[in-house]
Amino acid sequence: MMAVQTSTKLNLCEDEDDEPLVFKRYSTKSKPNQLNAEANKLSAERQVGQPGKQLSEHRYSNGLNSSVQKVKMVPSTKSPPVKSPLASPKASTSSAGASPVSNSKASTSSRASPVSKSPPSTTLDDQSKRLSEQNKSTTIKEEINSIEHLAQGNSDSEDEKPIGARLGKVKPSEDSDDDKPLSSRIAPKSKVGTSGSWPYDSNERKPVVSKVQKNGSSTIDKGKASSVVSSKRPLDKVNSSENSSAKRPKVSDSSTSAKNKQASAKKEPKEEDDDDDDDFVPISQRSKKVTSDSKPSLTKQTVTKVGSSSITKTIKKGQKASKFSKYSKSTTKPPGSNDGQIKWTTLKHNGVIFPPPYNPHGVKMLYNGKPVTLTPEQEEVATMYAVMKDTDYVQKETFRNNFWADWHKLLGKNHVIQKLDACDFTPIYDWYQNEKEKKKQMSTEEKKALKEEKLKQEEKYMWAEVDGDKEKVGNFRVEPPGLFRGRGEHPKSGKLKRRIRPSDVTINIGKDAPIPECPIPGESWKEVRHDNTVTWLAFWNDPINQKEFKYVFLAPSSSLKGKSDELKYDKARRLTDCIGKIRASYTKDFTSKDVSKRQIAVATYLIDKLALRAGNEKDDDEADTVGCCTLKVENVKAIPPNSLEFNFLGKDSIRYENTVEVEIPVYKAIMQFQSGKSGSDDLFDLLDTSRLNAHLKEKMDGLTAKVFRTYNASVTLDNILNKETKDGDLSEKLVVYQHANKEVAIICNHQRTVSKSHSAQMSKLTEKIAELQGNLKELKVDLDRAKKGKPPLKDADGKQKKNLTPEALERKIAQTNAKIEKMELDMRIKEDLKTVALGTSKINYLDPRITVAWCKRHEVPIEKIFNKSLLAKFSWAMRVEPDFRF
DNA sequence: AAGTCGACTTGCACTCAATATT
DNA sequence: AATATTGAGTGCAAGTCGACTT
Repeated sequence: MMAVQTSTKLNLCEDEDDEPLVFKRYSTKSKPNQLNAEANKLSAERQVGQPGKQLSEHRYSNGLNSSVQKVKMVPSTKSPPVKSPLASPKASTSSAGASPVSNSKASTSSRASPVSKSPPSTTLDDQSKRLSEQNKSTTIKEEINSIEHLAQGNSDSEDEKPIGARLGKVKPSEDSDDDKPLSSRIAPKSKVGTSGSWPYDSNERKPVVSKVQKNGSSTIDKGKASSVVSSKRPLDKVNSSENSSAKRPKVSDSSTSAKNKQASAKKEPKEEDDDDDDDFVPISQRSKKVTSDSKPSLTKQTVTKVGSSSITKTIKKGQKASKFSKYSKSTTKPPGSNDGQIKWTTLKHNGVIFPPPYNPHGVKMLYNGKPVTLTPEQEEVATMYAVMKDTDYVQKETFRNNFWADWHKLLGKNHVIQKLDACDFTPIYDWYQNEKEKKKQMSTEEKKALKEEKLKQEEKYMWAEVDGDKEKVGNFRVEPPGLFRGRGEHPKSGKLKRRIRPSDVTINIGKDAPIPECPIPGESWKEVRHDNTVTWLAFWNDPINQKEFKYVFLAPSSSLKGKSDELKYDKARRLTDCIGKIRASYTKDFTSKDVSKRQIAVATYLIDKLALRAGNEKDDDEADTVGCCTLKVENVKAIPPNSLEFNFLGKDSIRYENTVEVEIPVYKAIMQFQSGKSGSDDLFDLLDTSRLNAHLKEKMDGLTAKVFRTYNASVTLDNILNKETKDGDLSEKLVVYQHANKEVAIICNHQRTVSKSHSAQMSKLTEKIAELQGNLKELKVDLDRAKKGKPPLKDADGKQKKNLTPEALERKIAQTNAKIEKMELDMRIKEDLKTVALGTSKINYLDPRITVAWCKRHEVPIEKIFNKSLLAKFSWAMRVEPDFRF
């Protein structure tokens, strides 16, 4: 891998974008060394030590194949003919892209973890049943059912078999490829790593940065930092690829149109359509693209038909149900874009539920070794602290000081307890542990009974009725009192978060709906509003920061949320059409005489290339974290000749560490912004998020900084899936998806803490592998002996082993080898993902239509990728055509 | 133009239950 | 059956961004 070739490209200018046909990307120039993203990654610790990281190495023979295949596939599903046209264009495109790439997918076949899992679980069923009972509204039921079906789809025989089956027919052609090799490939050796490859970078722009891994590897990274890697995303890629393929545009168009026409079914197409149209870039562009592609027509049909059983069903149901109706309603008037206003027409719900009052335990803590009697209020707060004994919050001085300040107030000036250091909360801590243990020991029936009891109490709060449809409420439980657990170095960490009472809560409900009864006798709501321009059902002021609010919203599965989610992705998708111009524009401004303009250009570049967050200003009473606009001089180090090393705390105080190669003008501009300032000064002193967003809005309607994150994440997923998916078994495809998901998570810097048992787990696996290798050796010896007609050696315990035929021994050896390979792959994946959080991007950044379409194309049951909640949340995306491209 | 308010999205971690493993 | 792992689900903190004020 060292030599990654990225194609660098010329600059991208808008031209490219605009013109789809052209694809420059290809030029496979090699990038300057740094490119090797992989190198970087590798460098990271992960690599070290690990044996076989390399799996990823091989790349497809050529992009073409893959692309072609894909194309074919699509058609296959349904109507081949139509597609073909498309295919061709794409193919070309892909090929371009492909060449440079190196994919890392894990070829190893083994991965198969879940492979043959059983289908949908009963769980769903159960739940659905329960739910159905509860709900009166059919809508809900229907939804559930549909989901259920989805899940089941796989299992079902026959038609249900799902998509895959169907597709299967068509596919054959593809299969022809050979991908098998991959599987075999696991071999270890390669050096590189893996993850890093970026195929795309190549695109136009040149530069490509490398991204180092941010995660834990910092140390390592630093070491290697020099080697730059490619950036995560390929800016360029976009252009080129897009152009060439043109696919997206068209596709989208087509799809849209199709949808609309087709069915009425879907949703309220009309509205949406309208929106789309508006949004969607300039027609002119569109038209071009369209021209090139031909997808449109087919799409529709295909979709319909294709829709495999499960998915199809879902859709249908959904349609029938009123689910969509909601959409329509809301949309109706101003459809999409008008977000401004009405969010609902009728709204009914039962308010919120409060935590039970404090129940004193009477356990006395010690002060200077002596028991102290506390009032229930004092004891309650003492208990909050006592229970946190083994968290690292209590190790922080800020936390302890804030806790003490608030608790001391409760104790009163003259209380015996005068300082925290002399307090011993152990008795309370022990009491708590004991309670926990008791709970654990309860029989399953008792637990079940308790659960049902709770459910019964909460049931009425779980549902709302919006425009006649039953919808799940998200957080109907009012937050209990506790000690504020701010992330990072939060100045308010440890403060007492007081109990919320009904008189703190404002309810929002339809005018004609009954006002929810206040659950606490004798008390009443603070206020009741009837505001249909907002979606919240209730809110109260955050006790920690009185100026902020805590809202109660509908659950993610609600159509209100679904619609806004869809709008979000459609907007990101629109960016696809103007990204080229935007890039050209900011590239031009890198050298603008106007410093302010230059700052906007560079900031936009960073947001685009590195997926940085916008970076709003923060108050002094918040943790000191930054985003793009709030970067400090000290957060960026210029490393000659043209690399930048980023190191700062971002959202949730998660560290962002990355070294990337940038265009010379950017490098120079950064140095200029830094000159004459001290480390703690703002890098972009003339910039803030509102200025930046105002500027972005001039480039594209509705464009803001966060759209780039969504766009980059989704484009990356779409590209990787389409480049790396090969024919093969399900588990291999899942590995591809997971890999793509991981790349996105890395781009977005979505991290998680390494589990406490990680290293133990790893060494356990290592042991097992060693054991298997021992077995292998023994088997080989026995094989040799068997061939010569001798009996096997005795085993470790001295017992005589069964006399097996050489064939049987060979089979055993093969099995053992396969097992070892699988375990090694699992280990590599585990190590690789130990600090990477895949969930966040799946939930918030990846357009579910990309996933659904890919599943349809490749016979992957959607339930293998989306769990129950994701299926519910993304129900709006299930009907997408198989050839949908972001 | 800066500051504040308000609404809504994004994000990590924790809990507990479903599963896998021993 | 007991225990370890995984992962769904929940909790709530922390962002983004538009609108409104001053």
